[in-house]
Amino acid sequence: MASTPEPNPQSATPVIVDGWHTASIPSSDPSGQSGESRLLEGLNPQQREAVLYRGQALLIVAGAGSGKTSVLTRRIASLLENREAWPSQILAITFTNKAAAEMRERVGALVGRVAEGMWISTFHSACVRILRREAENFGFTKNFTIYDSSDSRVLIKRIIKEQGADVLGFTPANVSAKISKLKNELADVDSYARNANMEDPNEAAFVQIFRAYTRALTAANAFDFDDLIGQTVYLFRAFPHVAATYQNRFKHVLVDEYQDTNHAQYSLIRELTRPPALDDNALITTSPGASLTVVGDSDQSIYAFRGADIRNIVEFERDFPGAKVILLEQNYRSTQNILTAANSVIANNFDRKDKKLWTAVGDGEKIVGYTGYSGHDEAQFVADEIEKLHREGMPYSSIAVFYRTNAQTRALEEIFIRSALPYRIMGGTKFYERAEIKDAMGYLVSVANPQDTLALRRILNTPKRGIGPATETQLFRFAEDNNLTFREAMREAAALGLGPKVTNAILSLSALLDEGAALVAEGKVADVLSTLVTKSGLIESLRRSHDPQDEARAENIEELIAVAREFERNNPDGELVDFLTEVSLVAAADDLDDSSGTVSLMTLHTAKGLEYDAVFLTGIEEDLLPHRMSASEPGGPAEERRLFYVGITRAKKRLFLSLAMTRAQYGETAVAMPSRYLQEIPGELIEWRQSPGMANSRGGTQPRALNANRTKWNGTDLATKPLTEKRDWPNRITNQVRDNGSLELAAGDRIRHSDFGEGRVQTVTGEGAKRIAHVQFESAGFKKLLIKIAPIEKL
DNA sequence: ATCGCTCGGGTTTTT
DNA sequence: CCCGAGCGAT
Repeated sequence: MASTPEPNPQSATPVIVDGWHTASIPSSDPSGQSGESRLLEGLNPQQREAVLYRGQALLIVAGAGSGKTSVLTRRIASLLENREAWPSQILAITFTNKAAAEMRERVGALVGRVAEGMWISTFHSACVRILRREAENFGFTKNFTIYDSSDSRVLIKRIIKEQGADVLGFTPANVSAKISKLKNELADVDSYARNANMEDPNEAAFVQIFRAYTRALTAANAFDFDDLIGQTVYLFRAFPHVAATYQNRFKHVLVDEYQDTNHAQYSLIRELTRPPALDDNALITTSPGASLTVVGDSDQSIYAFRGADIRNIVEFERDFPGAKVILLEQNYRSTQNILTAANSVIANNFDRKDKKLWTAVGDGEKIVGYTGYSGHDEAQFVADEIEKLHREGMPYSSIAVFYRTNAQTRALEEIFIRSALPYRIMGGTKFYERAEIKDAMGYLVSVANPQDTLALRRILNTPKRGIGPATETQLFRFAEDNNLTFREAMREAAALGLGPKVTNAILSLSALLDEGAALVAEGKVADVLSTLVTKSGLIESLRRSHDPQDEARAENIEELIAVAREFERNNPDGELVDFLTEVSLVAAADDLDDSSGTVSLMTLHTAKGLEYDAVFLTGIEEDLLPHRMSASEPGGPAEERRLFYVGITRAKKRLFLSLAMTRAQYGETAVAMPSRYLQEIPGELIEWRQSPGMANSRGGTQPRALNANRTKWNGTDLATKPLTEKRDWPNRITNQVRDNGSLELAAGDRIRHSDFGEGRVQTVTGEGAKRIAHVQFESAGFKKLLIKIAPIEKL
């Protein structure tokens, strides 16, 4: 059914009408024709169709790099320009906040400021927005807290301990994984308990834990990540009039990365696109429900572990009868060599619709392969090649290094620092996950949501104020016995008969939180935060500490205050809860800044949706890719292959595949085998600088860094060594903190480097701790070294 | 209540 | 290897 081009008159608020005048539509052309041809400019026939098709359901199968973002943004622009929808009637769901920001910007570039009225956000952000507005319908308040996975785990840990379930083998990790999985399937305690075999003591115990966890969340006025989606679905189903508000509002729902939606997200989309019910009998409807556009590629589904259900996209046509399907196969990103490699790899996944990416840009350069002796050797190769690319004119910001596990960053980082290579790690140990940041946030959360016992207990004795576990338990009991919240119990601390010192500590913390709450009314988030971390002594205690790391922690808190100020600037009307939401929902890829001028390091998962001129895929080894943990899981190896595919297809011009013969893990060194996926790439596409075979045999060419060390283990063939023996690698990075701060180097000096051997300094650049020596080594070639920490000595 | 020591276990990926 | 839990000393 084709939708009729009629803007809903009720939605025409003056603000939006104003917006229309600023849009770049020729006012003499109400049909929008000339605007339309502009929107279709440069698109291929399939892309055009995807922009123009009108109907209830559209699936755009978009291969990697096929220009889906262009299609999506132009489709939205076309809806707006033809006045088929007001901005407020459009809901676009993206995978990350960064993607949302980019889409908003690109739609804005096409149609002007009207774009601001649209909802373009992630599933989680959209649900928070709805929940904040509607929370009061079902026992929450609008200032609820969002628990991240570590918050959930702390809570679950406490519950397991209280119930003595640890002896049954329950751990916070496995319980929270199981609960998350259930919530992604929209199960709750009751529905789970109905089907559970309660004879089984393990099952019964789990149900108890799940129930206690659910109660604790409700009591704390908190949602965990999975609840954000699940509870929104529940809200819509339980309160049809609430659902109707949104069903009436959104006429067009667009979902990106549809292959990675889980059942809860799928259900949310179903609810949103359902025709609104006029009454509770749901018999009479006023409109056909929102039209749905989904974009995805089942070959890029990499989140099954998080409940993503590939069937959502595979069975789209069955779910939405009459749905239109459009395939985008032409790739505008990569060279043909890269695409052929990607196609060959993914073809090994059976049970998929065949899809072949092609490009008109030509073969391009060959893929480069390298096998290092160790993870550090591999990292050195990556660093050297990046330097080479950079000297040839490629900016650091268009280069990225991907890896399967976060643990792999360590070796890369050490080498990059030594090589004075500017880099940024996306995700990993995230800023907001640092203990001191969580502590500081704990104060803010305690002020925003006084019901949040978890936050209160976190800050109760941080910094140390003499309130130990015994006192904490007493307070907790007192609250339970008198039917008070933990926060209220703190105010009544005098009634507990504790020592004067402890009582005083509790009361003054309580008073500080009240002071913070009073400040919130003035709307200055950063001031509230700054007051709390100062008057609580949190910052002071870190500054006074003897631990040298604590100084950095104090600076991190200062940084958080700066983030809050930045938030105030960007959101003049932003409230405390908005700041808390923003902090809770940042994704690994969100803080990506293309203008940073640095190389980006990230996991393969984080890399999805991004593109770079040059891409390094590291650790292409068995047990890493495919990861050991995935090998036994059904569908595991196929998903790992898709992950490899995603990595390959991020590259525009150059692709480097590297692996190591041995890899350090947990301090042990283990032998690594080349990944099975490597063989799936046609051999002629890869130019091996040092192949797995060469690295094993003696006397093969030994390029770069290895020459320098070779003498030290000359004659010991790696293959003859017992595999399990622990050995010191000559180019292993020692953990000791080196400080060459006082070393003076000048052009012409000769130096010796522990890995690269002897060389001559050509120039020295930079100042103080950042002085960099540019050195020509006799056998290892040219290198840049950070003088302060490089393992070098002057000769 | 707090500090410092030892021991054991552990991350595959993330909103 | 690195972190947290658990324990004994202050």
